Amino acid sequence: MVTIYQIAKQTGYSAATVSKVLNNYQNVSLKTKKAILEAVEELGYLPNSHARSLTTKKSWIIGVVFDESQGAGMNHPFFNAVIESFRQYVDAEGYDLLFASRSIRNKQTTYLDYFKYRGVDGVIIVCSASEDEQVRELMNSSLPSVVIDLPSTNSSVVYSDNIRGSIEAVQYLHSLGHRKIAHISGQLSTFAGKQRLQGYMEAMKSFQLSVPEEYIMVGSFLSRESGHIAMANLLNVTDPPTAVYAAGDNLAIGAIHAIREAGFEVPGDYSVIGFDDIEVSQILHPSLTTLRQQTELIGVKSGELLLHQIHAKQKDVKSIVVPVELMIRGSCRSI
Amino acid sequence: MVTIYQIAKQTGYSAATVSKVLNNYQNVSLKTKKAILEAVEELGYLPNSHARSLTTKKSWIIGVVFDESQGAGMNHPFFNAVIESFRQYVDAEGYDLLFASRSIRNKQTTYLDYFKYRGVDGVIIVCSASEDEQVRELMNSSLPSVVIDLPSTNSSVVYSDNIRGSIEAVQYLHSLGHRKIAHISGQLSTFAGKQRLQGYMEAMKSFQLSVPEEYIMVGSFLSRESGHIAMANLLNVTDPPTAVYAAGDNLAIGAIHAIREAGFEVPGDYSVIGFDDIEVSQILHPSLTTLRQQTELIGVKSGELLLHQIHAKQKDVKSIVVPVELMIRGSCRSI
DNA sequence: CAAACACATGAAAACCCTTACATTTAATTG
DNA sequence: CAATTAAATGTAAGGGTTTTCATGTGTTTG
Repeated sequence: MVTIYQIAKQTGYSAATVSKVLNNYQNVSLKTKKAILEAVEELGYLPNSHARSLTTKKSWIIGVVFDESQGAGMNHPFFNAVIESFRQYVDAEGYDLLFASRSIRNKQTTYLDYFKYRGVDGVIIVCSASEDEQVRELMNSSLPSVVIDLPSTNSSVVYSDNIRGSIEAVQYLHSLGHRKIAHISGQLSTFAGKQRLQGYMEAMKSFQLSVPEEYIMVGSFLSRESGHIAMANLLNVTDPPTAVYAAGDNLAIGAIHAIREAGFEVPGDYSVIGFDDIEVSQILHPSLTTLRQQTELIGVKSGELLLHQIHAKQKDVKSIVVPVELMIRGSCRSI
Repeated sequence: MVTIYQIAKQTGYSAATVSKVLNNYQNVSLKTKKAILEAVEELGYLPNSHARSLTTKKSWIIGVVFDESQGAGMNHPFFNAVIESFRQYVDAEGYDLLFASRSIRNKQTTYLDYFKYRGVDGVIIVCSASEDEQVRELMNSSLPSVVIDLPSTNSSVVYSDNIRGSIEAVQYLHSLGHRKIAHISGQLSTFAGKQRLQGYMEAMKSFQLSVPEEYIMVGSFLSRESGHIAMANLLNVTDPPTAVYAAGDNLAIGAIHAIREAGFEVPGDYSVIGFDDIEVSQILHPSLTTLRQQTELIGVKSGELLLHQIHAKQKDVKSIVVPVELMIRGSCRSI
């Protein structure tokens, strides 16, 4: 491995001067700069990030926590899209992404310890299970952080305007003439799940629509199966709804299956609206009317929030709420 | 930051001894071990990975190259599933994943230089564009590597048995009575695209079925749109096929759309078979008959191949071909 | 009981880089 | 031309760890 000293030796300058050239210090003559750069080229010198980070205490690495409690890891479509957008943003600024394990050299640790060990400059948490103690510890630490889809007063956060989205969903169904509108929620252990339910309740109330207890079914975001089950139940209540607002596209898709299975049609017999706008939503038959989460924007905003903290060398606790967009497609019909 | 020296000071031992305790050396008495471990606990000591890697030349980091030429980044469903499985495997062995940028401190570099700079222990390349000069350079380097879906005699590789899969696809359609079978290929710049086309040709030949030139349409794996266009063309040839083997599920989905758009039905009028078994394939109507790539197995095998090289401290060039599975669903019908 | 040994510990160098400060050299000023 | 200032370069310490080798202590052996 060729080091700064070999460059120094070859050119006759000191290691310090070489370092200065490499780091674009101003007080170095053009002549020496040229000579050193030539030697760098000739010997194929590359800096060593470990040595660099050791002295500078800056790693140019951002840690990533993916929620694994839901078992999706990198396959989670929403978080995935967000993280890709985030990656592109921070990459342009020179930062790389390190995916956390919870072990140091095979020894179990916490996220926080792990990231301290790795010396990351900040972390992004894409994780929907708010009760995770380790995640909370991370958010509360002094490490710059940004969290997707979780509320916190101890960390910067970015999330979609779930409540507004729910209201728009109900409003839209209402505008189509629906009055009996049920809700299939996401896990109520998640922030998004709770907020979307809350928005639904508010909207129903504002229209003075009644919400029979059995109109609210609890599902699980990633599971089409739970949407299926929820809808099957909804079809069996004494006074079934004419429209269903599902808190996630997967739930909506499951619901549509259940409706079909029962011999009904979407949107003929039941209107269904989702949330997320995952990729498949457009290609389904009928295509899914849904509330689009602006994953790209969420990623970029998260990047801004995090890099700002890193550059200011100070943790910050802003929050950004990103608007959602109603995507009108084929799964709802006026009554 | 609490260091090894503070532990040393607190306990009265030397830094060397502390280090030995931390690294489970045998020649250290139980008494001192206990004392040191207590101090570690008390002071909340954490090792510093940069310092450690600097001396040991081992980072416990695996670099990841995602093919960005296709613009999907982390959203690519196939690669994504593979990398998640890979991550789980190597995580269990104590390795973390670093996603590469192509810049060092904002200066443009090659992948290889970047990874050398970061001092990664090995790399995994999930990338389908075989012409990328930088990727080639990386594969040919002495850095342990494993590549998904690319052939190479200079790197370990793992890929699905594309040829066999194509043959099974054609065989299956043949067994249903189809004789006029077209192919919508992936990019022929990709290994998978080429192989699947080759397998199709071989199979057609073995059944002594003719392949009119216009039965082969070139598409692009990630693009449903190109499947759509390809199929639209196929519908307009003088003697249209009765079945289509698409080299990717997205292509198949696009094709199905085109068929519907033209007023026909799947599988009623045309049978369509895909490749990949991406998540949506099951939930489409009709559900898509396809060749399943065993993403999880591919990830695990890649992990094995790479870690073996890392542990042996020697680059190795094995290849593993993972079988595919025919998933019979609803998009094909006998004639 | 001296000699040989095993065992536990420590001193110090090495890993590669950055940076505050000192020093030298060149340029400017009165 | 001496004196002051600015610019260029070098010295050396420091960052946190590992590891080789030496040293010291206690144990076994002949």
